[in-house]
Amino acid sequence: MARKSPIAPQDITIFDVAREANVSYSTVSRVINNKGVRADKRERVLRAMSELGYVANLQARSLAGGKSNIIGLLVHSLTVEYFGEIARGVDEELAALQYDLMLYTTHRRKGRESAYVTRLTRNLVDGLLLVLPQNAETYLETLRHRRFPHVLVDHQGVDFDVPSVGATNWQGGYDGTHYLIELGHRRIGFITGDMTMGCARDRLAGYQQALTDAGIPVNPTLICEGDFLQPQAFICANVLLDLEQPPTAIFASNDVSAFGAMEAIRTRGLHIPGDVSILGFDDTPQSAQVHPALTTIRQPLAEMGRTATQLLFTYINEPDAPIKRIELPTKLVVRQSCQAPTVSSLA
Amino acid sequence: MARKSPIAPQDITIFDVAREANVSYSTVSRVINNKGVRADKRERVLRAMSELGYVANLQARSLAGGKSNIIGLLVHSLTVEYFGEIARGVDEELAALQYDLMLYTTHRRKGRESAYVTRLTRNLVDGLLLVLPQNAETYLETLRHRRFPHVLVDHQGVDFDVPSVGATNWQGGYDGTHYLIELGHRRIGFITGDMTMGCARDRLAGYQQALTDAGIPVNPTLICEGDFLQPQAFICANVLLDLEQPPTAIFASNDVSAFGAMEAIRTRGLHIPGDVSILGFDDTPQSAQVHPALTTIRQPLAEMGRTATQLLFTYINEPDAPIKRIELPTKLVVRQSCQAPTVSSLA
DNA sequence: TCAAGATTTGCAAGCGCTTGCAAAATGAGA
DNA sequence: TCTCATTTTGCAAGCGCTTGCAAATCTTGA
Repeated sequence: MARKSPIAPQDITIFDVAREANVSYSTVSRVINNKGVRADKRERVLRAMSELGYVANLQARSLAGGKSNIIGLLVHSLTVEYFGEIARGVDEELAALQYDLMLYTTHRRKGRESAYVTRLTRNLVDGLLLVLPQNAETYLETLRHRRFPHVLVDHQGVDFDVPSVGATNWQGGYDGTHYLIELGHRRIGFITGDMTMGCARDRLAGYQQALTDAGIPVNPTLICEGDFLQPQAFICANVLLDLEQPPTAIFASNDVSAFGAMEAIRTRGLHIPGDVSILGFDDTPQSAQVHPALTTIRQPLAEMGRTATQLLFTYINEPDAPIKRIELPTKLVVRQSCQAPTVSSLA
Repeated sequence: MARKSPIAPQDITIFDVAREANVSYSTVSRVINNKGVRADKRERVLRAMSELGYVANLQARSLAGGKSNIIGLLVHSLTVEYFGEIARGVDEELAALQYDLMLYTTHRRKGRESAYVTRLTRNLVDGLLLVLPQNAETYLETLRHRRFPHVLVDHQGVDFDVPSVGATNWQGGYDGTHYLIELGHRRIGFITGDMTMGCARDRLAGYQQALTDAGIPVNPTLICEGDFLQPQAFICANVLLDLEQPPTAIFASNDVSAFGAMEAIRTRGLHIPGDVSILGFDDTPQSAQVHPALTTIRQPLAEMGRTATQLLFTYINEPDAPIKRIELPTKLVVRQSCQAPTVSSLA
């Protein structure tokens, strides 16, 4: 009696559906898997499934068919807005594909990623998304060798080809700097990201090239090494502002750094953008919520997540698809934190 | 030949281990599951497992044994630091328990949660953690009825008992207000959270009680309804600051709101805490990184995640354990955003 | 040393599904 | 209308594991 509660379609299997639809259980399976089944039977099966409230048992499908309909997502941390945005994109795409998401964070131990990779690829997931992976070399080789579907998000710097999705960091650095130059700035400070990462290096390179192209010499004292985090950016901004000839604009390598710089500026009683313009990078949700709203180089984070997921699925479906690196375009988002340098700021 | 690559311990099953250890496959299974096995055999099996690089197939275990060693985590959004922190706690605890985490975000569709719950509880996960669930009533009943292990994190307001972990929101509101009063503030503005949530109401109630206990009348004009988000808090702070008698301190119902208020204050050229003190709630990582560093009521978010996970496991292991609500203590974290009101601010 | 109980072990069945194979049903061409 | 090629269908096996049951082994006390 406790069995067939309408609230709990507990134990309904393909056999139940088959009986109800008056077909064999393999026909039900074929309907589920979209194999050739005559239209009328398919109808009957579908109806029976919904009437009974059938829900496939993923474990069983996976065990029998070798597909789990789960993909793994490896990130460092969830508390960083940046990761959250990417995860959001992944999640959206997955929902559309009827896949589930297994989440792993690795912020604790260093070697953890490797262990997870082994675990996951063994079974459990059909593919792996690695967001900004650290010491990836150790397991990337394994993944490739096993021909296990995987895509890196926002990663650069491995010497061999690896499927990945990123943004046009160099171009973003270039465009941002160019924008500042067009506004009339000549002394443009730059707070770098964590320079062990390719994206940080590319952004800096874009900045330098834009200056050069505009005939402005690259001044190393205007470049301060940050780490993508707020406290260090705060320090950097102070260093830049303490310069004998402080910059009239500061280009931070990510939004979080920009926030740090904004605080430093305001702590000194200076105004944004009146005294100093601030330009960020990322366009995390918060950047539109601060005051003044942050002008920034938009990295389509959620879309990167989505694109990476799609790419992953091409590998899941055709393991021999060529290794691709997709770069999504960055874009300048003008808000309120930049303006032409004022006479006083130039003084 | 491609088979037994040392890099890819692909198809090693308990049968392989059994052969290697010269025992029956069920003995291997028993070793894995910590059932009684004689010490020497257990030794042999363990050795064989590590030599062969055996990794259990979770799908199979789950299918056969009814346990998946996965728990589900349902959150709205990942981009909010708050959720990330809780997830971190969950994740840490899970890692220790050798469990995996299936992540579901529900920020898109409203009714999505219900659908997920059905899906998940069908098989797939052994338990469910629901963080700040919205229209929980719809499926909470189902979960309870099926006796499916679940714990809510930071939730209140359902009329029947439900296993949950939260923080002492009322006390936090009380303590924060008390602290401000002790500093000498009399006109203390309050920016509420989303008042549909129990935690927001409790914090407000704590604030009111603290005022009352101190003999300070509760002034409704000093209370402005926010929604836990930065833009609305910015607006609220401006409303409060526009008052004929503006507050000398503002207590925001979460850190994000506090950031919004800080911006509003600074946009007016006022200083924190010189002109206005700011007190937050949550103690998200960012609150220590802003300037001045935010004094706030710490909610042990990660620990709430950990505790909820532990509680969930008691239900997984003993389905009849009594329904508990655990409240973790909040704590005042003094940083730099509050001070005694100055003569000028009182003017 | 032996019997009786306690423990450990092995076998087989089965979890819910996919899929190769062969049989049945269908369609086309003559 | 009948045959042959084609599609659809059903059966059985098996994915890797857990677990009840009965047989084998060990332990203990007399």
